[in-house]
Amino acid sequence: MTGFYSEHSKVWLSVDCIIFGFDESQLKVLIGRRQMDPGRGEWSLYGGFVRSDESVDDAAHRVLFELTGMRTLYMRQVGAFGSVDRDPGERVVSVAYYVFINVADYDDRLRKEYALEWVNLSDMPRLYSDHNQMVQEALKKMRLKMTTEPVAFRLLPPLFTLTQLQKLYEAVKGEELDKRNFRKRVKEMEFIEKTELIDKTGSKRGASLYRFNKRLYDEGKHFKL
Amino acid sequence: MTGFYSEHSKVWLSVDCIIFGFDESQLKVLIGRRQMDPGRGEWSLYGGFVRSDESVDDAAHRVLFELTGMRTLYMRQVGAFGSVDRDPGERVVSVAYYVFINVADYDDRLRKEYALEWVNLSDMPRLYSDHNQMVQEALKKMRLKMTTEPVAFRLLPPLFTLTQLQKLYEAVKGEELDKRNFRKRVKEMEFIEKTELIDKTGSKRGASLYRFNKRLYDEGKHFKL
DNA sequence: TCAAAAGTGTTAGATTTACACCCATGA
DNA sequence: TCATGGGTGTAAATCTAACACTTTTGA
Repeated sequence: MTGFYSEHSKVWLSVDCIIFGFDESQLKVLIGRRQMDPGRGEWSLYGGFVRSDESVDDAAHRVLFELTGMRTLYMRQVGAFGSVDRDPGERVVSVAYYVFINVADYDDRLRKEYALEWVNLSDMPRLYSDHNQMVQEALKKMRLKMTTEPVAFRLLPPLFTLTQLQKLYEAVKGEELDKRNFRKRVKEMEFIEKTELIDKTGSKRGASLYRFNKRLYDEGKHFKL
Repeated sequence: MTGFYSEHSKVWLSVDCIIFGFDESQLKVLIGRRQMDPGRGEWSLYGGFVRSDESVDDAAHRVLFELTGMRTLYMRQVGAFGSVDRDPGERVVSVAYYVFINVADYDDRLRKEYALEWVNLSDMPRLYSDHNQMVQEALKKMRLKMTTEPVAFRLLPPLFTLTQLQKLYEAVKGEELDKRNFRKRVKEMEFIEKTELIDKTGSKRGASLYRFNKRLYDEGKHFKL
């Protein structure tokens, strides 16, 4: 091959996914035991190599589709991790992505098939290579996004109660929130629509179910939580 | 070589730098004419390939040192740009970094030697490959950083007037700011120290020079502008 | 009937914004 | 002496934070 850049060296490029889920009141990350050498058996994020015929973003989508069977996940880049020795085997640069999934949509058989576990942030074990650092940076970025753009709904079912939404924000911010102030702010955002439906699973009285109306949001509403 | 990952393909990895400078009242970016094929002669960010014995961050530092002779620039990652066809020649993934330099510290002979130009954001030409997109994303990130952390001082001389600082924030935010409110907020941040020195170049009366005191800042002060 | 979660407003304090004049100096 | 940029305070409006009781219903 007589390419333009042949005097320069190439690297392996991988993607690693920080998969966030929310369950009841805890923010969780999906991790598994590494299936290949080096590092076989260590706790690790799920990842894969970027192929020559796909963009880096596409590689992350492909890897996530393999894992979850889901195609339209909310996914954002955390950044490139490129220390020389970050991978004990070879020179591999990795681009980390964080992903939001609604845990209820995720087929638990797939989780078991890949031997993955949902772990609370507070219980995060030591992970392979620099994956703990990736998780920390992903957290920083997702916290900012969550308070700044209407993406929380990707971690919840299509219909959710305000208590669920509040619990999610409490988990993300790591602090308790005032119920009345929280609801006041939600009420100001018309794109968080109250439906006629009632959820009776969480209480005897039942709580109204809400949904996110993207069309209304796109009409130029402001988000802040 | 009997490596672990040999069945996967490798890519070229480069870094590209969005070099921000500030001059009087304009935020500028340093760009040049591309010196190699493909794309020779097109306006382009300055960049280089990542070597096998250096981290991606180190590659960016090296490239910047080549260009500016400066070693301790403020530099942050924008992200990885990885479309398959982003480079018309070969598969190259690039990690973009934005950088702040104090224009006065930058040897203008070096600028000329590399045939680089400071261009205002509003006059940005069409750049090689996806470099315009890199600039846009860098801007978004630097704006957030500037209003959130005390990094403005990297774009200014060690001693600066409040008018200079305000002009810089006006350029970054793209709006005029109220002088009294701006100064009130600066005064609340003790780590922006007034010195005894007076700058007479900008006015007849002369303006007090200020400096950023990192030690004071690290003692847990809050920044917001 | 009572336990458990849902739902609802007001007020004080803090923050933000708008706004106009005097000062010091060199030309 | 005057043109130029440097420097200063107050008041109204808005936003934020703290706070407690009533409702509904299944067990």
